Amino acid sequence: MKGISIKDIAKQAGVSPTTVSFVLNGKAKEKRISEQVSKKILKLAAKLKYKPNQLARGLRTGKTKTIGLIVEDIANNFFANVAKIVEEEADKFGYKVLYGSTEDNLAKAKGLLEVLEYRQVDGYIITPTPNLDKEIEMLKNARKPMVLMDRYLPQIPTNYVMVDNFQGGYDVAEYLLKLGYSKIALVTTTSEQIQMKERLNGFTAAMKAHQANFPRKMLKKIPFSGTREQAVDQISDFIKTIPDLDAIFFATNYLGVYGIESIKQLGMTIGEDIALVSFDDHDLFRLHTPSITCVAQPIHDIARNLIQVLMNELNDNNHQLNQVVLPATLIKRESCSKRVKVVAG
Amino acid sequence: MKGISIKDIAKQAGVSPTTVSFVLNGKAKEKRISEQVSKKILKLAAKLKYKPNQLARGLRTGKTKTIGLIVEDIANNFFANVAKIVEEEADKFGYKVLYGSTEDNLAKAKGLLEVLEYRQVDGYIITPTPNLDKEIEMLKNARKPMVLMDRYLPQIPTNYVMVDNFQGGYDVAEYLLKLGYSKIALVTTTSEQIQMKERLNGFTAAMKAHQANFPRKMLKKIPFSGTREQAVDQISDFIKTIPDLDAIFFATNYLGVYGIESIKQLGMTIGEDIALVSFDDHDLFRLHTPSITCVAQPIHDIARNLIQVLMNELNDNNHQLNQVVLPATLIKRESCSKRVKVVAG
DNA sequence: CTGAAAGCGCTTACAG
DNA sequence: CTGAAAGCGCTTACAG
Repeated sequence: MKGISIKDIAKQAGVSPTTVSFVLNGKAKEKRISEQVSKKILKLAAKLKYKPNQLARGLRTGKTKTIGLIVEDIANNFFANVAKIVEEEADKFGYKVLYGSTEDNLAKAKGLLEVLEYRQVDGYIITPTPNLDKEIEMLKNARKPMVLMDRYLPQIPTNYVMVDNFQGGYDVAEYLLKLGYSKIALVTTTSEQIQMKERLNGFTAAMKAHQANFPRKMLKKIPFSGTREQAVDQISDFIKTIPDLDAIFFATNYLGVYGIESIKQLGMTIGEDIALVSFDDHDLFRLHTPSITCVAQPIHDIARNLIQVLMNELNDNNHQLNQVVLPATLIKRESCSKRVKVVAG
Repeated sequence: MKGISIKDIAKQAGVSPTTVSFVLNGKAKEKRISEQVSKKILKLAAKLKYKPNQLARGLRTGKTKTIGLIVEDIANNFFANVAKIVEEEADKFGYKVLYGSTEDNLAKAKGLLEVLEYRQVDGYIITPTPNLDKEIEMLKNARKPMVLMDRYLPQIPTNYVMVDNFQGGYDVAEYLLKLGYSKIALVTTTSEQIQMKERLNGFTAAMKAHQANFPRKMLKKIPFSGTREQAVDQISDFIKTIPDLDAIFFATNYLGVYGIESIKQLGMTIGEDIALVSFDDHDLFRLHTPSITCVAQPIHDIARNLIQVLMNELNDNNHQLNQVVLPATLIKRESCSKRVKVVAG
């Protein structure tokens, strides 16, 4: 299956490969190739269905027109949706996407970065795992086009595209308090990553602003590494320790899903016995009975901004940082509708 | 950022690039390179963190160690999960995955195939859209390593990995009939694709085998192309036309999700007013109240088989067809538990 | 046991 | 207005 090459066209057109290359790369004008020759070459290329060999081009130019996308888990709703749009947007600029999932595991992330370097991707979209600082620093020093997503590393100034996690957390607490809930728990991950911290910070800031109590025992952290069953059990156990609990906020989508499972397991009814809010939207949340209140991320905007920022880097080698923070949206549903009191003050 | 090349190592080791290449490609023995030289080169490569330039290698060998994965929709639960495992499995063999979503649209599929050819992927995993026959035929004739997933093209013998759709459909009908349901509707897509046909065929075969009625008006086909809202409305309208309907089977996951929405919209209660079964499993089905009975596909097995079959092709240029059909599993949940009668016979 | 040389298919600086 | 030539970093047939 040898494809047809620039040489073949050159031979048939009776010109040199150089001329063909110029014409095919749109440099006919610039290189002052005659209209005739130019047209002949273009026609021939179309007729022969010429497709430039990307490897050869890449070897010569050092560009592969490929970007690497590192997500936490491509099977997770949020990341799958972002990945899909990233791919579509990248395609508009002629870029293809190589992706991989870290499972939030440092070793996996390092492995993926190595493969992507090896593959000579032109740019990176990275969901950093904990302790990936050194690798990010290296990419940055090498001036590789790069943008972080979902979270960033506070010690290293880089491009990133994020949702406003603080505001998301704040809105949830405020909303629950206004509805009259007072014993509110928060379930998050053990990870110290900035996005989870900010959700917690926003939440506690709102509690404080409204003079609500949020003692340490109302906060539960679940490790990413465990199995689903373990996580569900841990959440169940946690809920049991707080007998008068009346609302619970899960700081990320999969924890929200686990939480629903835990509550079901305990024989409690969401919206009746306990109010529930989760970060991230999900079909499950929309269609659950009762439907689940959540903080939705603007997935399209996130993906579009990621590509936008990366393309800026790729083209201009723009050295101004682009740090995009997009608003989160509280979507009010039935899971918090038991008692609608107005709080004094 | 020029990487270090085989030449650099050769210079430092005081040997030729040829020797370095042999050693690094594990041909030291075969080419009878001395132990000493071999060791020196290996050490040097490790010390300099040599990474072969894949472009140059690919240009020379014609292999990119990349496979193309074409799915219907990477944001769909089923495909996202398969994609994740495909990527992990491919990685074990040193292959990376380029992916794209067709939205079941022929033009998009053609576009993706063109890009993948352009990118010189070594092999293809394809979820064919309708009317993709010509392109698949061409790949086949070009003897490109290829395996189809989720469906195949009956007119073209190719490798494929599928679930047993007929059996899945059969089991659902039989199960519902045994529970005592008799007015059972089926909602599928307008597509004439084999996987959807087989689910329908299995379903009708079971109905027939049990002398149950399945008139044409109990079958509804929804186009893939519409919006979610349109589909939900069409399903609602359909359900309304059959006043004594007592069970409904959705032949694919997203239709099942839409169906739940439709039924909710109509104010009916799943498991009480109507039994519901969907093809494919989903968090939503597992955690819905009531939980939703479904036909689960063996996602891990599917992904592993896909890579297995493709690797066979890639390595042996094995020309025997591999057509793998994996069993579907009926997962019984609460959505069909209203009346548990035993049918006579 | 090891090396010089050709060639994969492009792009581009240089020359005319 | 157009072309000859070098070179990107590998692999491999050929030679010794």
